[in-house]
Amino acid sequence: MVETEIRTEDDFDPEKIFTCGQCFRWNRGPDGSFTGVALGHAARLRREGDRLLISGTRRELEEIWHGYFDLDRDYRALRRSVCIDDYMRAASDFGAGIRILNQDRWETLCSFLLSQCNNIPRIKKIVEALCALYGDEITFNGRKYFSFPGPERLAALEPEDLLPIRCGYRAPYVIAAARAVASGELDLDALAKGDIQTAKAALTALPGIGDKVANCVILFSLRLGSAFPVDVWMKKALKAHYPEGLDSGVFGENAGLAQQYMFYYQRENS
DNA sequence: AAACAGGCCTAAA
DNA sequence: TTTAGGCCTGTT
Repeated sequence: MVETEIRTEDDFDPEKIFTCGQCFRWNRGPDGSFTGVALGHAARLRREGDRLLISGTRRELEEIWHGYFDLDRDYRALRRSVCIDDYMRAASDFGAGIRILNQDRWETLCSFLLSQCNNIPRIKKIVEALCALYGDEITFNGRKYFSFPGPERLAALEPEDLLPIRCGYRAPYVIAAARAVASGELDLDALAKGDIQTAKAALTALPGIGDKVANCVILFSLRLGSAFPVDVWMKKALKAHYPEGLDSGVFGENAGLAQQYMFYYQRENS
């Protein structure tokens, strides 16, 4: 298999990137590598000594994965910038290597819509079932993978068409969101150019999208860095370390990254 | 068996 | 403005 080295001196830990809660489609293989599908492409990422190798040509790295892995930003510097106290220093040291992926907007919206009130194994299972049922087949390394189905594809369906993926009451939410995006009523690309308040208002106007899911979409796909998703893990972390409350504004444009460090630190240590 | 899971929605204070 | 209960489903 053709592989290309990802040359970087910066923070880049595949394990942390894929398990810090931002994505659902990368899986660890028996050899420790990660294989997944994103942006319509399948890939494998692995370490070899101190080198980082991704399947595919240099061109594919430049055109697809460079942006996806956010390689133009200096995470070591960003990491230092969120060290506002001893706790955040510990959390960010522990999470060193995390990067915020540049994910497909529709996939992110749909995935986090499915994530509500679910555990991670089941979220992943549902997402894979959705892709296998309505995505396009991709052959990679002798195996079949599936792209994430676009909004147009799902917009043409009815909630009952999602019965096989066993996502329960979330099915109508997915279909409604697909229709909103496919029709242009919800323009995710346009929202990415605006501010958080505008994006949050537009997203939460859809059924099944509340503050938490909206924040995840805003941070992980619209890439508005000051978004600060608070889920049950974050509530525990905030309660334990900032009993008087914490204004995420202290992190400025890097609040979202600070959140990732806190979330990962909390979840991996309890 | 009953409770819970990486929320959201509605009804009711 | 905050709080309780229900919601599909799978797992413990």
